[in-house]
Amino acid sequence: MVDKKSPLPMYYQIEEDIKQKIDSGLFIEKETIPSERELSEHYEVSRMTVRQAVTNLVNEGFLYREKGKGTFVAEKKIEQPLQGMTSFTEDMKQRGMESSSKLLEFNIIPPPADIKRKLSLEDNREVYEIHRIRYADHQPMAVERTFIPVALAPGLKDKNVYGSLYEYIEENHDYTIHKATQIIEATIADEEQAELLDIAPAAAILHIERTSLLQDGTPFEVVKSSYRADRYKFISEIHRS
Amino acid sequence: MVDKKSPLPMYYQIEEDIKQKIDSGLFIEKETIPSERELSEHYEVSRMTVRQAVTNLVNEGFLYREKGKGTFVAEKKIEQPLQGMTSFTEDMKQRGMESSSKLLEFNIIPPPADIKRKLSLEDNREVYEIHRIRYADHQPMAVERTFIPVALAPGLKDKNVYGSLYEYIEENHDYTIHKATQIIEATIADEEQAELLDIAPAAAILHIERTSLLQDGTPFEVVKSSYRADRYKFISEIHRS
DNA sequence: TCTATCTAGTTGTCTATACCAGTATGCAGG
DNA sequence: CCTGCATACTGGTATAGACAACTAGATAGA
Repeated sequence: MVDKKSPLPMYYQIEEDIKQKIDSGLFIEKETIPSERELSEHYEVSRMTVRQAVTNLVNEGFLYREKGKGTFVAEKKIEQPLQGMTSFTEDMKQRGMESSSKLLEFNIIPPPADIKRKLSLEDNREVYEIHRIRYADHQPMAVERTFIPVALAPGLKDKNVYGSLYEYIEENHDYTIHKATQIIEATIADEEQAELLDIAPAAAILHIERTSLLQDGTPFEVVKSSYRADRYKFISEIHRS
Repeated sequence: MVDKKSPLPMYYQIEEDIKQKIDSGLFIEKETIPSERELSEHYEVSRMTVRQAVTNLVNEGFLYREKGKGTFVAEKKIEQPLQGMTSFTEDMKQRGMESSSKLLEFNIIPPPADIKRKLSLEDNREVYEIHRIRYADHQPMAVERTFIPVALAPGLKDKNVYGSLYEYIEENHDYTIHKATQIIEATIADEEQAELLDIAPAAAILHIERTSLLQDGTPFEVVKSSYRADRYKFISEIHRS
């Protein structure tokens, strides 16, 4: 239930309560939930507060509204989307696989031109270049090159990059990655990739280039990943505004 | 500016006005916009109404808030995302290319097992199968197979599918596609695909399978597309909640 | 029986206000 | 000089109420 004395905001508690009622089958797919007025009586809050909770759940796709009719429970998502996922480690965890890494290179270099542009770097600013093989359940899944401005993560050492780079960064700096743009394309494995990923030359590769931005829009990193196409599919969800 | 007598809601007009001020450089990247209290005086509406406008712009990524400090203009997106885009026609338009199609097959068939499952179909329900080559600037870009339940678009004829299928559907039924899940993978062209797309056999193919849902969660269509990897890159944007 | 209207219920928009919590700045006292 | 507190800002949460727009079902009249 909800607790007026909790430090958590009421609208948040109501969101969680409604989500729980959906999960438990108390609120049923395609059927209306109680009206906003009824909910506001039930939770003993104003209608505007209930509306804030319901609006958030609508934006997250759990509910949908129809004017004059009511608010309905949306159908379950078929394939769950990657809700804000940005790291290999998290991704593999969601897929139920164990992730690990092998570090191939760890350098501090002047950025190549495309990286310099994508990270909006001034002249003379260097970047870390981290080249790794990523494993899922101990089999090669991808080769990855990560570029991060040295200025944004000073003191990063090669020993920090064996596990999740994100965990390290989020623990040691209070950055939060807010959004990322990904460009996805299909290519054919070159000899180096085939060797590192243990696949045939000319096998299919899913190439993903991700540019991550902090909340204020500062580019934080560029990651170029080459996934084995026989092991990896990218799942994405689109919402019409 | 904004107009109190307009039939459009005030919060929407304020959103548009703020977006326009960002575009015109009146509000500058990484700098604060006027506080909510100032905006409410300026637009002569209550602070809650301004908040509704600002909240929407924050959710869409134009602004970000910092408690105690203010509301800031987010940096421009580097690569624009595909904001709710779901159709080949719209996609090509955004990329500045002219789209066209060639119909290969138009059938009404009992659905294959995977389509039946993905469209949540009862037994004995048939689907349209529409097989097309999609061209961008008169060069082959993709081959596409679309599956739509006959019950959801009765009367669809082969002559309707030369242009944008979405436009036809939205004009003739009041469906709106609300969201879609896409599974993206890399493959190697088989002989048929190579022939249709005018590429070498064993060239890279970007395969995208999209399942589109209506607002109440009813699956509306499954589209299986095979894009020429030398011409097409998929762009996606992730937001951390 | 059919049709038009009424009515009660829903979400959509908006107001005016209040207090809380975090941030920055300036000023007083050491 | 600088430390710490007061203060005046910011956005965050919440209230209670009002009217508009839309829907569905009941009701009355032809």
